[in-house]
Amino acid sequence: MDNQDIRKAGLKVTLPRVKILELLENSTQRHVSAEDVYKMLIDKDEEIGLATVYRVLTQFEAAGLVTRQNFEGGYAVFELDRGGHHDHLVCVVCGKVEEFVDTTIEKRQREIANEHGFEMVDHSLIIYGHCGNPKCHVG
Amino acid sequence: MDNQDIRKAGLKVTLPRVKILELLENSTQRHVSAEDVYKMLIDKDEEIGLATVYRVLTQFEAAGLVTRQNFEGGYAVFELDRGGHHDHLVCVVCGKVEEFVDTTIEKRQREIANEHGFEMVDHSLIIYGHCGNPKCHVG
DNA sequence: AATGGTGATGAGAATCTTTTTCATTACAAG
DNA sequence: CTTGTAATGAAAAAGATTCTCATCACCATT
Ligand SMILES: [Zn+2]
Ligand SMILES: [Zn+2]
Ligand SMILES: [Zn+2]
Ligand SMILES: [Zn+2]
Repeated sequence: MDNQDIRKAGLKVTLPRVKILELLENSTQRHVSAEDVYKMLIDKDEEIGLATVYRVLTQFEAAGLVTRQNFEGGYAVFELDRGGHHDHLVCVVCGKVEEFVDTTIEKRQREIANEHGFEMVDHSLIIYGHCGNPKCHVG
Repeated sequence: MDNQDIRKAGLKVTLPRVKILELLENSTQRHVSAEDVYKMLIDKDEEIGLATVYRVLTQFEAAGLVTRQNFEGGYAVFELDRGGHHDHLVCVVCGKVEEFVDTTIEKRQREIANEHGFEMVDHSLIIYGHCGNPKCHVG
């Protein structure tokens, strides 16, 4: 993941793009909103406009560098696409996110699409639950 | 599905609530946005404000009468919860929506949650693809 | 049937996220 | 360096949803 990836995407290597890619690589949070990215950049004294953050994230998504997720909450979160596809497990109390891949489910999805005459191109699977943290349990 | 359901939800039986429930029952589209509901009501000369549509749909959701789905597009769609849970298959070209239930996937999801120390309370599975319609195929 | 309390409604303002506009700036090819 | 074009920032606009608040309607009680 470096400037070559930006070039390969047919995009000029500009400061905002480099900084945003860097940030996605180094951030402790794997899943960040556009607003998160914007604020993190401000904290690093990088004066990059919010509109540019949105533009760049959308371009990175189109280039396959980044994945956009629509968790609940009315806003999108982005994550660097480190090779493998995966799905998400989200704690409805604390918001903790874990990732997983399950070949059984992946295979069944394709089969189901075919059974319905569809050709699958993508999917979104999010499991909501209470995580292991005692504070996140009811009762 | 009738006024008793509204009462059971702890809500007063009012004209907007009755009309919206009726509409959800009789609509040919099972998956409608708040805006859709609002416009359909206007077409029927029911003067119900958009804010009320949002309020009522949210209340119906809390009461378990209605399910809210976040397909792609930045807005929510609602559907009457006719008994069973199901997941969705959405055509990325024409927007056609089909529903399905797969016991294999349902079971695996619960297992995956447990393997990660989560207790599943809900999930969202949307398969995106090209439907059977020739117009919706690439190449 | 009239009354009153509480919850519900409608209109518009407000909020929140994301996109667009447009004048200015910065890549990168020559 | 010069220069064409793509990229940027600020602000406005757009789109979806929620909030505010004055008014209204349901419904239990007279
Ligand atoms: Zn938790
Ligand atoms: Zn992830
Ligand atoms: Zn399911
Ligand atoms: Zn459905």
